[in-house]
Amino acid sequence: MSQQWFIGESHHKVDTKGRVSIPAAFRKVLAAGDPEFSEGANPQVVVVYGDARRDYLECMTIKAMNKIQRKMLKMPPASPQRRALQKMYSTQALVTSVDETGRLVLPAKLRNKIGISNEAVFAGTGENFQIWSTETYEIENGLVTGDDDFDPDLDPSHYLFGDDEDEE
Amino acid sequence: MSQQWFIGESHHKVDTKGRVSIPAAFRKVLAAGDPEFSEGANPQVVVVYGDARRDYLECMTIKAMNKIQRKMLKMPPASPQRRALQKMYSTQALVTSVDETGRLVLPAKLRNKIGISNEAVFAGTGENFQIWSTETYEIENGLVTGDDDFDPDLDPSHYLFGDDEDEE
DNA sequence: TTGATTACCATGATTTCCCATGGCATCCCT
DNA sequence: AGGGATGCCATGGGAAATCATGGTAATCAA
Repeated sequence: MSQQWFIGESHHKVDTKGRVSIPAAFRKVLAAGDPEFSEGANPQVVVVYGDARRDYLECMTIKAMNKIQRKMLKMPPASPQRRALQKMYSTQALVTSVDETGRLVLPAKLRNKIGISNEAVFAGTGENFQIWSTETYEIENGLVTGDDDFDPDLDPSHYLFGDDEDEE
Repeated sequence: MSQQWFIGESHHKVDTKGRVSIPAAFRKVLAAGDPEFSEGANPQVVVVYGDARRDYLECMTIKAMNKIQRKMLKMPPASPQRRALQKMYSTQALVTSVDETGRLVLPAKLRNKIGISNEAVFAGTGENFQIWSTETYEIENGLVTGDDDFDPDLDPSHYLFGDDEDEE
């Protein structure tokens, strides 16, 4: 297994048709996370766009999506929590696939939603990756909400301290 | 199997005869969920309209309907629960099929019930999909009932936290 | 017959597919 | 170490297929 996490950050052009290259490293993760994937074919991707609160696109593998769907099915059918999740992950989402040349097509609706003109940023977050408009990305990453329990000036690696399950 | 869930959201015109295009992605799911489906034919759909409490149409594949019918058969025959389910899923429902051009015909009765004038919204919810009138849909989605345990401002992904069945 | 339903045909717009190019990095040969 | 040659990667454009939608004709039911 080559790579199982989405790691890294990169900028890509978005053309007039909404086509945008997926970082090559991410494509491999997508292929590995697609149960239907066979050599030479094109892996599928799930793009979650959510409602107005989200100003980026959350992308994941089919396997990750399956896991979420299974979790939802275990929740009480009419609970507000389940409905909120269903709306976000089933309604406000899109299943598509990487094309022959390694690109993804973002429909105009999604491009407008997150304010992409002609360039996008891909940001790996481990299990998922995000797509941002370059402008939004640069603004959002500088101001971190003033949470009580959170010090923006502290090096994040501090949060890793303690409680190790040791493995490989 | 290309896709197993109804995922996505889209708007479609409803003409004077009640014809409305089904999103192409949904048609594939319907075909996959129709045991009688053969290449080149038209898949069947189940439309559950229910009673006055429902202001949208719930649609599903034949397979999903079979599953529901089997569940009902296991319930005590005269129980109020079974009767209520039967009324909804057997009486207040409609089995029809997608036409040659990928459309569904909604009888006037159903269009009136959910208040469709000339545009409908299709909303995937995973196992099923819903059909709404555009107006109702927009109203209904913005006000979420003020449940105690539920914060409409919280990003829904929080509800996924914890309790991982690992995995695959 | 008349209103309604179903089948058939037509068309513009979008989306998908296929081919082409330039850049950058790596490999290899001498 | 030069200097191709090779191959993947990002990006672009045009052709072809699909999709959404509208209209008209045929069929059916009462």
